[in-house]
Amino acid sequence: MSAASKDRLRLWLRLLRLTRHVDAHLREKLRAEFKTTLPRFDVMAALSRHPEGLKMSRLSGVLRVSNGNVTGIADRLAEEGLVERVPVPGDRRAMTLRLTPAGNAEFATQARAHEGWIDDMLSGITAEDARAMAARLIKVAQAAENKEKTDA
Amino acid sequence: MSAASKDRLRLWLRLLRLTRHVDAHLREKLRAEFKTTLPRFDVMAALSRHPEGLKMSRLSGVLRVSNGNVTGIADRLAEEGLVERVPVPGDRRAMTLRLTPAGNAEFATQARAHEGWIDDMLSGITAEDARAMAARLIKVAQAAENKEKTDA
DNA sequence: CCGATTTGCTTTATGGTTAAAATATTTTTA
DNA sequence: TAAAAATATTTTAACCATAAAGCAAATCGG
Repeated sequence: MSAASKDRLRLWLRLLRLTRHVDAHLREKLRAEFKTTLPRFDVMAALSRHPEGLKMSRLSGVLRVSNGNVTGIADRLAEEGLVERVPVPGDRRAMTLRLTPAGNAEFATQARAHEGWIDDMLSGITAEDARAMAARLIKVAQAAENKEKTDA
Repeated sequence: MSAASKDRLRLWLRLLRLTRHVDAHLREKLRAEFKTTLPRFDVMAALSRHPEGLKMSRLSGVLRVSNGNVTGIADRLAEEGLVERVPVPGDRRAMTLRLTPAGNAEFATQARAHEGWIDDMLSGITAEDARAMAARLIKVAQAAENKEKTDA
């Protein structure tokens, strides 16, 4: 293994460790303060960006998870009255999922807290550092994605 | 929300997106090429670094997962003869988990491939960039961890 | 010693995750 | 238009993950 490979491997482990750390913290906060989970939050966040609602398949596409996955989360959110399934006119197979007014209000509260938690955890980083890191990460992501394409 | 907060939030989303992307790729490769999973790989990796084996509680500590979690993964790996539970002399409650010779050989193969996949995905990054990013990430992680301590 | 507590691990209940199969409906095509 | 293919979603089986409860063995305090 080349020296560069070792450096890349180390970078990946760092990346993973930090992400898992922050991720775990966010899940814990969501659980403790709102009795909810990150997947549920993610679904509500996606719906929040689409007030008219999203078809199930569109939603699973946006979140990059399987469609069966979204079914279960939607079921539980619907049980609590936070989202609702609306038939799609002209296609009896499809369903649009959207936030209820209660879901909308609940998400607004959660989203505010969520932003605060992240800002808090990363408060040791200056705006300039944050921007520089983000820019680098974009380059890394592009490298990874291009790699996949050229391999295919 | 301040401008700095926005930059930090953006950084977090970038970080999460890249990590999830690479993570998903690794899981898919492990599944397709070795019919295994990342949690199983992680357990075997930890055991590989401790040839004498690890007590269950130690293992869940190292991996930062719940002890019930490790029980299930160990069960499945043991069924395939990749790991074995060895009683701890002098403490009839405890069990040491360790790789079998077959498990050791299998992990060596998987680990080689694993390194290759990561190197491949991140091959667009120079060694210098990788080191610079890793250094920054350490700073970020320290900031996040210190934050928790001062909050507690 | 012996009751109480702690420790090490497993079990249970709940939820997230996927791939693959199943169901229902729509679209295509012969 | 009838059969075939494609599409939208749900269901199922298997695994991962946690918190909380349970069980057995070790340790501690009197």
